[in-house]
Amino acid sequence: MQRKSLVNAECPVARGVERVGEWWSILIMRDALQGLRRFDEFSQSLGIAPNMLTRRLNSLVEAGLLERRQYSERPPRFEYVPTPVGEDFRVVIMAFIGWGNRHFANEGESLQLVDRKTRRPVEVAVVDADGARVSVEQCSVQAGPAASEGMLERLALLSAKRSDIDPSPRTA
Amino acid sequence: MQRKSLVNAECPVARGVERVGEWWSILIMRDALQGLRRFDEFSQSLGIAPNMLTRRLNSLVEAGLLERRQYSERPPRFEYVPTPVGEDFRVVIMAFIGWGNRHFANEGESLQLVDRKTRRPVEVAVVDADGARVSVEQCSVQAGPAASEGMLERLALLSAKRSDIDPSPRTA
DNA sequence: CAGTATCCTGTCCGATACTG
DNA sequence: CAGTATCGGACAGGATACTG
Repeated sequence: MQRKSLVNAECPVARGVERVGEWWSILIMRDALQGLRRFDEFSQSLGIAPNMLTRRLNSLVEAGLLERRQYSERPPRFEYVPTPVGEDFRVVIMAFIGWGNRHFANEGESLQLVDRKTRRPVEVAVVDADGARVSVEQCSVQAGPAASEGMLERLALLSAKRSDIDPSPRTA
Repeated sequence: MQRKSLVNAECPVARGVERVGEWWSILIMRDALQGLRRFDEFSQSLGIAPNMLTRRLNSLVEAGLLERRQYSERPPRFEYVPTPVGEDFRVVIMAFIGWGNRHFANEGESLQLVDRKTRRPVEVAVVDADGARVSVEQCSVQAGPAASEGMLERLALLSAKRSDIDPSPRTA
């Protein structure tokens, strides 16, 4: 995804994106989740061409992550606000930020995740039902109750390579 | 990202990807982190065109997520294995899976995240330094010690829109 | 200010064919 | 088996101009 410079490359999210894929969409979501709403705000923040912004915005609306909401009758004006699904995407963004911070923060973290009240740093982690922390390497996947035939087949193949993957269980 | 069908669309990761961006890379990482190593394995699992696979694989190697390792002299054969950075990307993938499961699992989860030993379900969450869980909405960002001028400026702008964003702190 | 309309380039991606 | 070579289509993305 050789984007030319990728806006704001010091941002850990952008750093991650530079390495993994394309994603104007993710950057837009990052901004939307930080409180940006209006076309112009995105436009300024991202330096994206207006036609692309329109396209990406529309696709995010279509995807159900953003809602296009009219905030002025005349002239007709719209703002783009995260839906619950989009809001929940924050975890992914945060995981991204964490990852970027851990591996591409050359001279220290440029952006920190914090509890907004206590101002203490937080991080994204894996926990079990009791809230106990589980190390990432400790994790695996298994078929859920709605696993299709294809999924089961796939997991069966994987279990041949990774002994810790159990292809069978579909119970909740 | 209208990919034609997006391989294995029942997979929550793929579901997420369908909505957010492009990302053969992410799908490749998903597979690599599930134990796939060889060109042919990726090729079969993803149904990706071989030239694209080569490109994506190379770019992931370049990005430092995968290591190209020779496992046979004659004939020369290579395998692609996650580096520590790539390994750590697992959290992001998991966050994705969780998100997909929560919002795009129409008839129940098709893939579950579990502790590989206990087989009990796990999830990706935000925790503070004490390991206490923090709700996602409770989170915000602030400038870290390595924040550049541009980043500080950006955060200053954001703090005008989101009262919970504090533009100033750069201390660890 | 909040976009739409055009045009252009790059490249993502698929399909297919070929090689040691 | 593990790719490389080549071709073509679609669209991402950039630049710019225009509109109410």
